Amino acid sequence: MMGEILDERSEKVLLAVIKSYIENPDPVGSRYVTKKYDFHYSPATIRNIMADLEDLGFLSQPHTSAGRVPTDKAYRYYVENIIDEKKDYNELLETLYNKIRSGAEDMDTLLDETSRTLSSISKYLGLAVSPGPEGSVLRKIEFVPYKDDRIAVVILTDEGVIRHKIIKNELALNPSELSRISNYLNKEYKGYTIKQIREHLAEELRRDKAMYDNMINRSLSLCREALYTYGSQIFITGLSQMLDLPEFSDIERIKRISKTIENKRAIITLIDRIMDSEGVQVIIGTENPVSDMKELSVIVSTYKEKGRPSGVIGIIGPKRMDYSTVISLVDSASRILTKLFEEGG
Amino acid sequence: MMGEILDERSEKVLLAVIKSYIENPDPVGSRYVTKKYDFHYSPATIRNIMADLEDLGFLSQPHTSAGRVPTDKAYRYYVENIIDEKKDYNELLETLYNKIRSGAEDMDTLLDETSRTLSSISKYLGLAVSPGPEGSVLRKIEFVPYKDDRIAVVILTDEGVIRHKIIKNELALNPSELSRISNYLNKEYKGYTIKQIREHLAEELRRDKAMYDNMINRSLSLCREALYTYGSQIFITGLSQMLDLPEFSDIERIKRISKTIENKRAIITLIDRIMDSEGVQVIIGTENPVSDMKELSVIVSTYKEKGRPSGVIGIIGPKRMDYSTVISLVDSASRILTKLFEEGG
DNA sequence: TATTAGCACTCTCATGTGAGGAGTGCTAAT
DNA sequence: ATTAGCACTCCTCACATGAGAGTGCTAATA
Repeated sequence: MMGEILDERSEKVLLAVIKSYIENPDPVGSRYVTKKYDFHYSPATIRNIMADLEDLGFLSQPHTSAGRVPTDKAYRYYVENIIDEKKDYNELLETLYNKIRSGAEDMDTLLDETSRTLSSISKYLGLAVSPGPEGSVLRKIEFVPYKDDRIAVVILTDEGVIRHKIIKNELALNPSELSRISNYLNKEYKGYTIKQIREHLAEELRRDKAMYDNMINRSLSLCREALYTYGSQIFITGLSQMLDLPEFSDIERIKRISKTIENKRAIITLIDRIMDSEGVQVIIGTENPVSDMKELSVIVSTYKEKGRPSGVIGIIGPKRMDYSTVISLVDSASRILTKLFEEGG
Repeated sequence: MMGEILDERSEKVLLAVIKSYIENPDPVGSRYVTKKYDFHYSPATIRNIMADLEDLGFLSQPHTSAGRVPTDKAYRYYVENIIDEKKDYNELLETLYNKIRSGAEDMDTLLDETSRTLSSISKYLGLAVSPGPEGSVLRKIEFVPYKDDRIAVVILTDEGVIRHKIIKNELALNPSELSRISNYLNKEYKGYTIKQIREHLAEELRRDKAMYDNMINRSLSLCREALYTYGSQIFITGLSQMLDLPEFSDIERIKRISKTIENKRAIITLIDRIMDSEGVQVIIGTENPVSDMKELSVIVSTYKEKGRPSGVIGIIGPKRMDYSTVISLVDSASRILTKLFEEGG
């Protein structure tokens, strides 16, 4: 991202604050930093440095006369510049491996297990999304007005499969608008694979970002969702475990989190961004486009099937997160999954 | 259950307390009862009646000088003796009906939708369990010690299907014990359908209830679980919605609930009892064998597939629940589902 | 010039107190 | 059998108070 670089001493202090805060979510004071990480500077000096870091946007104070807390920017800096240690998750690898080897588990079960494994190792939420209908070719798509505020999306593919999906008509599109969208899609995209269409739609959406509430743009969103949801399942596990973390002692926050989990639409939105890039992605707090998730961090990676990225696994947790561990974990898991699918699991 | 009958006046007071408490979870005082439900008695008289009801175990006081709160026994009495009104859920019926009619939804999606529907109508948790492998015939079953504290259960059926399932070895059975159990099951049950075996195991378990921590008994539990979990999926939805209820403003309670939801084992235990009987079942608070669910009520019903009960749908919510509505709702839903399957959905 | 000691200041949080209110149980009157 | 009256209990909430932690600033120090 932005290539801001701190001098060594500031970085050290920043690191100390982050580490301390990750260990224990209390605002970190200057005295504490000097003692715990024995700097050969006095608290006063540290205070000055911390004040500078605050000016730069790396730290913030919950209130005057409290210690400092890392900002999203701090975590980002941490992830980009400081993390290096790679943990070894061979054990995880083996467990998963055995699981698929030893029986005829279907993919859903496998992904569910993956999600549970990720969650139980990390103590955060495990996430796994099954592959969408990537490869199939669109023959016809139709949006049919349905009961109340819902739309039935009917998709015909070249495999002769008819699939349908009921989605909420949150944009309140009327029948003629719907049929206009159907026509547009059929004209434009017939004969392309779902994947190609999705990518193209994403492209168009990006280009027209400015006109956010433009009708066309919003209906493209709709299509994208229709194409994605169709066929892919989302597994999120480990809520009760995560609630034990001290930052979730706030009821309202818990409600928001559980809403997020149930809101598949939000997850889809997120996944869509992920699919474009390779490797482990880290999305910290407000970097997340989904408003419900701005107090969480998401670490995800795609896994490949038949050589192309097809689904996503990852972890959702608090921003105050042991990033180095979790990144290694997600990375290992996605590699293993890819490997399993290569061997024709 | 117990055929205790209250005189009309007491019953009326009890009903008033329950109704008031269901509407609003504050302890109900004598004055409030007289006013709101205009009895032609004074608060003092009501107080006497309430004191009697407390002696009988129908009401309880959070503390001296608070109003009264219904006990589980009160809800039970309410459900058995007072409820009569049947609400009409034709609308629900229609929605569900259209859903399965209009497309090639698989059963999992349908059950997921059912669960969501139940939850969104009731504002509580929706529950749906897919059919187990009722009809298939056991050819061979094997328990294999697995990593750490886990056991792999491998089941071969006459359809030539191999299925396996990893379960936790919570009873800490050692390999020789496991193989003893395998042998027992193979000898005893080879050639029977899974359903028959499950029923028989349930029978044995009931008979030996006294010896609860008897090894044999506990391993039978294990088998039963292995046979159930295999193939059936559990859908529970609507947590975030339910958290809006005032009784869930307690963090610890929320944690317990979310643990319950994730604990499929507990649900299975519960389902097993349900499968034996027909019609809507109401399990109130401490009546629930699952300890995690003693502060909740469960309203469930089986649905039939090919004429025999195969899966379960229902609602999980607080004890303070609008039982009459919810019972009608679950009843309708299960009938509809049964009908759908009859028509070969 | 960079660092540090000292100090006044701010804000939170835990604790205690006391008024107000709701509801009870009991007794005596109806 | 019912009810009015009343003393009593217990909870809740608002408010004050003090301790504690941490800051920013200034002036002294190396």
